[in-house]
Amino acid sequence: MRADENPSGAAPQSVEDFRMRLADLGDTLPKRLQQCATYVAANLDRIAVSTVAEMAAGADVPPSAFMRFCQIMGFSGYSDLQRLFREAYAPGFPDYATRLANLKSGAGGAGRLLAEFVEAGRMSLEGLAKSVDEAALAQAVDVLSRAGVIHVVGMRRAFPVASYLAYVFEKMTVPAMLHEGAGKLDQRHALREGDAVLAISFAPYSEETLSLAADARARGLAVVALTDTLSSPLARAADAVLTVQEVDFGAFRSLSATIAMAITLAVAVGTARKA
Amino acid sequence: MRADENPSGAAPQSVEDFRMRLADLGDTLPKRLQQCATYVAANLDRIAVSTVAEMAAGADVPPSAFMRFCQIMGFSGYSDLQRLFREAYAPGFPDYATRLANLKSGAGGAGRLLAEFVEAGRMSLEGLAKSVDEAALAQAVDVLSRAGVIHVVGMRRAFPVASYLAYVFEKMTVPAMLHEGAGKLDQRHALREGDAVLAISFAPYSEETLSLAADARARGLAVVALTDTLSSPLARAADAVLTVQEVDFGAFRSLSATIAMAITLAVAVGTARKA
DNA sequence: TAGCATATGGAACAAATATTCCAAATTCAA
DNA sequence: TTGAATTTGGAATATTTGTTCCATATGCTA
Repeated sequence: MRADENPSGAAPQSVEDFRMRLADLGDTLPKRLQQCATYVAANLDRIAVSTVAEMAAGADVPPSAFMRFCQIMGFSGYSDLQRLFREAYAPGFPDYATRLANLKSGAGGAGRLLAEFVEAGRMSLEGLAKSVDEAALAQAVDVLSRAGVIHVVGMRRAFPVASYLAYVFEKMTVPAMLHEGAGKLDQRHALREGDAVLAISFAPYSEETLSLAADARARGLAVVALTDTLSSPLARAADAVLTVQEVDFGAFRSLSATIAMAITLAVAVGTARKA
Repeated sequence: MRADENPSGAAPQSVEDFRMRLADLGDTLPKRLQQCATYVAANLDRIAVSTVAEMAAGADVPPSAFMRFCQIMGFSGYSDLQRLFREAYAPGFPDYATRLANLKSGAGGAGRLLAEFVEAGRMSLEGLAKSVDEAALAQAVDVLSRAGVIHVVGMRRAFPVASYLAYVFEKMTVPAMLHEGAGKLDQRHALREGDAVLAISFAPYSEETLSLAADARARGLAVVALTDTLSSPLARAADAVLTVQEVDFGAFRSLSATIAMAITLAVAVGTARKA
């Protein structure tokens, strides 16, 4: 799309119009303008109080690209766009704390649940940042970056984490294999000399994961454990033990902290292997 | 009162401080400054989005009088005062992009990486709490709790989320089926009248997910989308669209907010179906 | 009312911000 | 690969906005 071409005439007259136009534009935009669109869609409430430079920085584009975006959207420039949002600004969008309080006190239902899970997630992340054992983390990274193939295993609640790790490893071109319990088809013959196992398990620990870790250990492979406590049965078979505590809400445990640990591990290993 | 005299030292640090200072000043102010105080008290919410000129016009005083008012209140000028209100409104804003740039140059091992991913996760959760569309969430819960079997589909980065949903649904005894792209074995014959599809996809959207959603839609099944923007191609085929933005760190995106949304959805649906 | 202190308005200046423009990079098609 | 068309980034410029300063006005006290 050429920058001097205004796809559908006049500028949006309301925030609603604006959102529709944004949706219409969809994915027809070149890269930088797409970044603007995405960032703006996620931060509509900041337009009224930010400068072009700030918005551009947020979208990670130069200011001039953001200006082009404004024009594509049908405005004469950023000031013009901003006027729309300043006029519409009824201090409607409250800040995080207020919003959370509203959600919690609200008539219940899903919004309330969400507030609780968000809060639990934040607390888990905070706890992780405070309690991380950096030595163990460094050791885990070291072990995994020397390995041939990394075998990732996790069942039940740990399976999403395992599959996420497999995905990130793949993106970073680290040789990795996801072991699924599916069909109880044992994939452990794929373990070779020099490989490593990254095992993820939380109480109640799944038998398959424990046995794969123990097996690998017995055959002299390195094992890294991602688990809930140092006294976990998984810890016994491991060369490096990473622990993550999730704050639970009701009977449910989310995965915020575990996922954060997982991506850290994957990125650190990926980086180390390239060096 | 002399204009160069600052009645009680430092500038207010919060909107609450500000109001108290305003009240303290009471009616000890000269006429023009009193006008400012009155107008400001009645229009606190406009400060963030107005220029001095506009505020001054509102208070019916010249801009210079308004500037004096700002200084009497303990600020260095209008910009200083305005910053208080802009920050109160969008806390923690300044500014992730800048920090990222700093980080890239700085050293630091895995511990540092972890801190960044934790921070990104926290910001994502905050963003979710602020931007959640409660109506869409309620609708999604409604649709899914009426469905026969819930078909969960997600590839690549969305796959961990899909598998997590399948796990939680199972724990709550909600009939659900996880569609894996694996082996390209098409499982869509499992879709039956009265079922619903819960599709998860982020840019770049995976073809399989889109086509399954479109297919289900064409056959009259309900579709709920969990995606990154309202303009996502997935949104077009859906009866309810939930959007979640993850703050990225470098080239990497975690899943904190997405997982929080997923567990909320699963628990809300599970609860609704039991009622 | 004279003399002084304070308040006021506006014009001049400074700083921040928006906007344009164009050379260089990139992408796409032949 | 070459050339045409588009996209991109940044430097130059224009505009808006914030801030200071001071001559004048106002109100108070003696």
